[in-house]
Amino acid sequence: MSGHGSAVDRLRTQGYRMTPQRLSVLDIVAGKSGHVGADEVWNQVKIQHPYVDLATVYRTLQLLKREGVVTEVVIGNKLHFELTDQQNRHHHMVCSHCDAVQTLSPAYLDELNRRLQREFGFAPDVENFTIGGVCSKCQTAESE
Amino acid sequence: MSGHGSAVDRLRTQGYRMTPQRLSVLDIVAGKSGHVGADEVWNQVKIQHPYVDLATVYRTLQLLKREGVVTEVVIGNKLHFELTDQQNRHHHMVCSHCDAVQTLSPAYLDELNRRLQREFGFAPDVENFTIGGVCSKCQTAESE
DNA sequence: CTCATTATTGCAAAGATTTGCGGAAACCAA
DNA sequence: TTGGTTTCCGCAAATCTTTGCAATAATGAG
Ligand SMILES: [Mn+2]
Ligand SMILES: [Mn+2]
Ligand SMILES: [Zn+2]
Ligand SMILES: [Zn+2]
Repeated sequence: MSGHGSAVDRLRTQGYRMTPQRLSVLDIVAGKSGHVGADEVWNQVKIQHPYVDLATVYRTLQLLKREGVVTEVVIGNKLHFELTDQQNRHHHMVCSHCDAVQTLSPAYLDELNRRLQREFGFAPDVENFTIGGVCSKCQTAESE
Repeated sequence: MSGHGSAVDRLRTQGYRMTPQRLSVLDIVAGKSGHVGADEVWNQVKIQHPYVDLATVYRTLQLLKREGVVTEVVIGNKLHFELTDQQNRHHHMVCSHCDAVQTLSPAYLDELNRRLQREFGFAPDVENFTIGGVCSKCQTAESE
């Protein structure tokens, strides 16, 4: 068991109905170690529940994201997801040239986070924070 | 004239062909004071050049973004653009509840920018940086 | 000005994600 | 268990953006 049983309880408590579709999507994402594309989640879900629609997968992933159960990472121009792990919180840097993803410790966003909150009353969604740019490899390759 | 003549020269120097389509897209974005949606750009372009395709508008906007002439802002789930103004550089905070956009002085990103560059060799695309979150109004409305 | 080269465009289609709607199923109270 | 209420789902279509390809047009050389 991947430790997402508590998430199920939390969702149920919030009044959400735990359907096979939702449980399956959650299982798939929780079972993967890295970032999973929406289409890959769908393909895996269909193995056990062939009738499930892609729209349901998207709706479920958005729901899980809203509830903080999964984290969204925008890679290239596709949405990816991973189980939110409180013990290993991190943000993402994504290279727009090669789509490589590097993780970023939350400490790097602490100050920005606090300043936006205090000076503007704005609550940034740091959990799903992804910053785009060019990785070091691609910068090197570029300057030739 | 909205001061984007120099941009045209720069693009030409880079080897880009200045077609009526490109000039028109640039004129439209430069003529607006705020953030313009891709579809709005297209509608304006079509007034003078009815044959122009939406794909061309998207391709041109991406080109102008790559060259730093325009800045991209993701609002809701649509792409918006504005003329990059070196005299008034700023980033964006977008509320995921009401789509309100607040601007952010570049100073807020300086430290993060430098740390990512120095510690990871990662060059973040700060020019097109947009951070999502919940604005103060929506936070207040939420807690009721 | 004319021509050849090559970037750019329009068109059509693909891709990715979201949304409206009516029927299906989860949940809870009885 | 059963039935009623309300959420959720499959389906189909819409929406937004990107892409492949053949035809067109911008540019620079002669
Ligand atoms: Mn991650
Ligand atoms: Mn702006
Ligand atoms: Zn890279
Ligand atoms: Zn708001």
